[in-house]
Amino acid sequence: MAAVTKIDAGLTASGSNQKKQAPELGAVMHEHVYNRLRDALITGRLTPGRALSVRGIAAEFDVSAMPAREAIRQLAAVGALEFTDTRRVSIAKMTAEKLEEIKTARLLLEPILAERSLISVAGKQREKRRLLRSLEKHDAALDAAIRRGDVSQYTQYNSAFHFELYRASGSAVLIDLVESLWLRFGPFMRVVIGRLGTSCLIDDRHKDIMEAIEAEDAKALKKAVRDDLLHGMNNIDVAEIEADT
Amino acid sequence: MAAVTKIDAGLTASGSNQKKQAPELGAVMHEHVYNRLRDALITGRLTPGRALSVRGIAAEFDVSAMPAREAIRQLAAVGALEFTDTRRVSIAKMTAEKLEEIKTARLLLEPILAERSLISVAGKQREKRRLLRSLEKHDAALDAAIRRGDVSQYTQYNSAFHFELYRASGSAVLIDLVESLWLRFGPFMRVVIGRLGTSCLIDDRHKDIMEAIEAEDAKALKKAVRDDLLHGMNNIDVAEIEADT
DNA sequence: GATATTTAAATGTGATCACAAAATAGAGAT
DNA sequence: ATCTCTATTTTGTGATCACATTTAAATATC
Repeated sequence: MAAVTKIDAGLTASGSNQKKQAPELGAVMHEHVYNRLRDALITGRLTPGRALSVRGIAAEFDVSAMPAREAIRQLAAVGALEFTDTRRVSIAKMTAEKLEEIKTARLLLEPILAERSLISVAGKQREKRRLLRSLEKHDAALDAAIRRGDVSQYTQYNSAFHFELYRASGSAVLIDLVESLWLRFGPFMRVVIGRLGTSCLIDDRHKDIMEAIEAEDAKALKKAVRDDLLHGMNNIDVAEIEADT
Repeated sequence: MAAVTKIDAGLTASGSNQKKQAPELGAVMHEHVYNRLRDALITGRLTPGRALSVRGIAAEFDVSAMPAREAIRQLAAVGALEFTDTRRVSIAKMTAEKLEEIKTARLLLEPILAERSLISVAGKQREKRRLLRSLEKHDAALDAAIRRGDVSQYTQYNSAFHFELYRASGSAVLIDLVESLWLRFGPFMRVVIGRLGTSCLIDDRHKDIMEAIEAEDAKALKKAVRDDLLHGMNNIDVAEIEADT
């Protein structure tokens, strides 16, 4: 079998041997495939440049070609996958220009999304508590993953932390845009972390974010989110990117 | 035949009787279907709430179900189409919240995209001239469409004007995001214009945009783009939206 | 041993079929 | 006319096949 089709190691959660995962309740097969692939992309289990194929994905998830095709096309539509000149599909590679665009867009959208979430929970003690508790849970798991050096778990909980925060805003459109950005950035993020090690991650601004929510300080929250993004993206050496692509 | 499937009038360019359109060079059938549907959405030829179906689209474009399925799924992935609870697909309806989100995101992204375009042509007289000439051409055609009261042509040239401007930036990611926003907004825009008439459109800021590019004044350009968007979106009565959905 | 050429395998695309669920239409009763 | 229940049609989904093209492997050539 060709190497490009065998992506088992990339799709299975790191350290886990379970190949199958029960489909979500009420989800059809192509949605199941889509969700698993999306998670694999956001957490960086699929490395940039890796080639995918309809039949490869189908075999991976033990389905026919149809659900695999639909999932792949959907992911390509949001920019997570890209097509070669011969319509073969692969994880998009990163370029310095693209990275700069993603950074710009994230800095524009994510602080606002956080602010909207704060607005929607401000004053409502129950909801605010629930959100903060959830964020703290993700942050604790995230810190533990950093200490263990588990990159996969870290990315998982980091995205969970951020999207838990953003979802509280109820701003579906903006979240869609941001998710598209994370899908483009995820595979590359993993490469960066893999090189620098998880130690570079400990100094995030999640505590500041939670404190700002607690204090209902929108300005501080926006700054904390902004700083968190910058912290995550600024130690990326553009030269390394170019060398890698 | 059920009414929901018959979308002929919506997909054919207004005033035109030609049903077939030659596929783009090198494009496969599902890309052809996607492009035609995307244009129909951006120019508002498909009204919000309208139900689509795989077989209906397939019949419309004289292809089998496969290309129709792929095109529909791709458009749903970027938010242009939405699924009902029973996985039937339809043109998304507008809500006040969604409209506000789209407006926010457009105001964040489009002025910056315009500024980037200016930066990329600033100083380069040839490229600047070419861009301005192209913009003037679209703007003239747009004005003519307004005077004729031709909503379809107007939306066509208006999107052409904006994306011609944005494409000059070379910022593919940001353009993707903005295109997603236009796809969500297009069908609804048509409804609004249809009610207010094209007369409300003449007062756009396209001349200001072109003058700012000519003068290479980034600040003025951002303001002109911002004002243009606000002009296009501010005369929308939220109450009407709610009544419509 | 490196390079060109041929052969085999893999891949994207389009078409068609089957099936269950859902929407629609129609008949009948009130 | 209005509602209810049934029958028909429509629809999304998944599976499978065929075909042309591309990629990878194997073989031959120098």
